[in-house]
Amino acid sequence: MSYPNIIFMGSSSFSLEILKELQMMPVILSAVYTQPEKPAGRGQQLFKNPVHLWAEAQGLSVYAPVSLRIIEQSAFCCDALVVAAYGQLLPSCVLEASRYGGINIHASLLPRWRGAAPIQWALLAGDTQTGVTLMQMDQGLDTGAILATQSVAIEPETTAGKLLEELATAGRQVVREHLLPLADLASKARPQPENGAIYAHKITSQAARIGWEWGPVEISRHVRAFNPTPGAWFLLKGQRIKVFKVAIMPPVEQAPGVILDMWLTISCAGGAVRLLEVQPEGKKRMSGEDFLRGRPHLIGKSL
RNA sequence: CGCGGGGUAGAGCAGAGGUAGCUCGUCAGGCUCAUAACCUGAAGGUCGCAGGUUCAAUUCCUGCCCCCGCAA
Repeated sequence: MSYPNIIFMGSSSFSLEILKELQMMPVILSAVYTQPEKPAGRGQQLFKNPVHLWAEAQGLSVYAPVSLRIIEQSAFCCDALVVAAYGQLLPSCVLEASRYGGINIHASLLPRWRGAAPIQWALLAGDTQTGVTLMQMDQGLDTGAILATQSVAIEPETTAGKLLEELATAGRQVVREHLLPLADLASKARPQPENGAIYAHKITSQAARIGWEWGPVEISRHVRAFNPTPGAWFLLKGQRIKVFKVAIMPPVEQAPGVILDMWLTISCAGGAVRLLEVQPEGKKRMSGEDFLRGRPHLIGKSL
């Protein structure tokens, strides 16, 4: 009786949780593939992603190729390729090199929110439930047959950061309970319904900008979807102010975008929101109240 | 050397080569039916660290530490 030979591919903190789970399972992790280190942060220093760092520390074989296409197909010979937020589409020749193909853990209940940013989009859309899907990979983007799912409720206060943690936990559970034995996967596979397929395209920091012409609920979702990164924001005198937490307030007779009181309550379409936690450029996070202490003249002004 | 902002009172911000200031908060007292109101008073700061220039540096110069935004 021998353990199945598995190659892992992943690059994010979500991926790392899955990798940690795999390491506790009766499998052989013969290689870890991840995105190459790249210049990041102040000073443009090279940074390795969390999967890279952890896998190295564990003494696993880590590869961070710019592209999988430049690698010999034989390198991917294994029993299964387990993929979680790797960051690159896998060429079909890579998928075909493993005995049971590619198994992906995706952070949504497919076919809803296929693609790069399922967590943010679930929050933006106001979904009350999301989850993780274990799926058989095919050539499309998150279009393969579903093997197992685990749902996670989205509470009214849930932020992207918190949801990511919860989904990682759910992801570990799904992998633990459904990945093995590999030989049984084929019988579990059920094709995704085409009905309800939506793509969750990448989020840019531009998209994280708040519009005061939106309703309070919409603004609240927006802030939670981009907390902690990249951070919802608005412009004040040319300076970017990030917003990490808001509370919905009763409607007021005011045009949208006016600072109403000393607690940084701002009018918006059909209501108002109080900015409970903000961060100006070059400053630490602070309460809306603290923010206004140094700028009392702003009360009553329009943004 | 990717670009940039910053470290001054509990908080947020000014400031200028020579008594360190503003708003808020805090504490004490007063007024008020009431307060996120108002009045009076008080406490609270080695101006990030180390050098240098100077009669004099928190301010100018240099180095360092720390925090943060963009971009990727």
